[in-house]
Amino acid sequence: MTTVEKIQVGTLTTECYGRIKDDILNKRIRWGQKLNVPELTARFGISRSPVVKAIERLSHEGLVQIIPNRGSFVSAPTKRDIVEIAQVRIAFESMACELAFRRDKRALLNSQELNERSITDYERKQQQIPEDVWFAYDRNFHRIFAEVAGNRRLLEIYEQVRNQIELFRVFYGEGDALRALELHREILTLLREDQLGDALKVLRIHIEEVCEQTIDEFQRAMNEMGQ
Amino acid sequence: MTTVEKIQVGTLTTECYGRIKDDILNKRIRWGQKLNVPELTARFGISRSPVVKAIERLSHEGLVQIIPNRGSFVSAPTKRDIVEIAQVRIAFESMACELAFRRDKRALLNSQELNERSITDYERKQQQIPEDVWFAYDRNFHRIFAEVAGNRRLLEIYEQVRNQIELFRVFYGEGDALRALELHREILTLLREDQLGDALKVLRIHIEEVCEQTIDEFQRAMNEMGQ
DNA sequence: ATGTAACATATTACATGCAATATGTTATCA
DNA sequence: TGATAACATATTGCATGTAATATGTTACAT
Repeated sequence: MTTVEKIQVGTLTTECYGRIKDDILNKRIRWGQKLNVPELTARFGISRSPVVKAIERLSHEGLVQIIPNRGSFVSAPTKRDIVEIAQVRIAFESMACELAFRRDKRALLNSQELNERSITDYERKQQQIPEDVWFAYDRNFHRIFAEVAGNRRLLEIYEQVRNQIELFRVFYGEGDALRALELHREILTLLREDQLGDALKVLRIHIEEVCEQTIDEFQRAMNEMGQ
Repeated sequence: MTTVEKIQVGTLTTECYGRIKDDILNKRIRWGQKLNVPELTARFGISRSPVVKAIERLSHEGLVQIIPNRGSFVSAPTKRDIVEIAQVRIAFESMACELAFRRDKRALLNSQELNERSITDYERKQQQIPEDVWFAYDRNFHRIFAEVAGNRRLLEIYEQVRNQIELFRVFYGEGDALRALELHREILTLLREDQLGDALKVLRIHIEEVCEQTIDEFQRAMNEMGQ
């Protein structure tokens, strides 16, 4: 009963998964780089099983690409991937927004207002919003729709897509964030006024804009690498 | 251990996966029933590894539910699941339809016309459409949108959702099929006339109707079981 | 009865060995 | 030079052993 030492928070697989994922998202492992299983087992001092399982999980999430008989590689997203994901997002987030609004408008708006407080402080002091604060806020903004919608499958898909978004979000600048914030607020205002249709239109525009910005950033980064 | 027949077309995992899946979809294994790993390894004469992997794959597809430390069970869909899936379908099939139409209207309509031929023969002869022919046609009708849309992620999600649809499609009657066919044709006619918006509305109605019919069937089946 | 302690059973996560297979490289021949 | 054959290497799929852990059950005391 006294579980003093056995603080096995997670499993080796989970540990390993988290570590690799973190390395990927924080660009410690670059796009296209190979995930060498024997090397990882050595580094972590564990056997193949948990490493392989972790990689399989990452592959499911789209962060890693397993090429049969060649090995596993960190996904190198293309322009096409960015567009595909944006389209998927528009489809699902629109549905999530609609469902959430219809199911519990109040809960939806309350959650959104609560989330927004994380950034209003910085605005009041006219400070620039820290990167991680912005990321957390943004993730939540989109997540809340899926949560309030009450559709577990929608939420699951959102989580999955989100990972891939993080992957190629090199970081979109202060200007982009401000613009996004503007549209976020517009969406909420429209919802508050029961203008669901218009809110959905703005949501779509917002995602399309983010998509374009990401493509721009992406291509700029690719050019820098190329030269 | 005389493994005489070494003609493994695929792998044991795939074989095992297909077999269990087939058993589930054809109701040879009932909802909620436990998938006993030791028993399956004995029946198939293989080791745990491929069986466990197969079950994991099925769990990912939503056909099997893995309850930690209890075992794996064939998913027993609830009314809520049916509704959730319908919502997901509306979201991404609408998007697929829109993208496919915008990307290559001609290819989309051609594929659909080709697919429809599989059933027009029966209509001409005023014969009832065989169950499996209808299923294949219906699967294709919805699949084609995702295919022509040119978004691999959308197609992937479609495949996944489709499996779950099959799971609780006990079979919807001749009348339901005729009604569905009617709406399918209406959708195509509207697309032919460039009425995308209206086509999307009908698509939505169609999926909602199927959802309701499925729920009716489902509840009837549950009542029969209960008495 | 009701809560708990002791025990039997099943599931997991992990480690490892191994053979079949695919890939890449190098050597060889027309 | 270009095709091919031989070889080294890495990946895969599968089998199996095992310890830790969770679950269910039965026996016992209150």
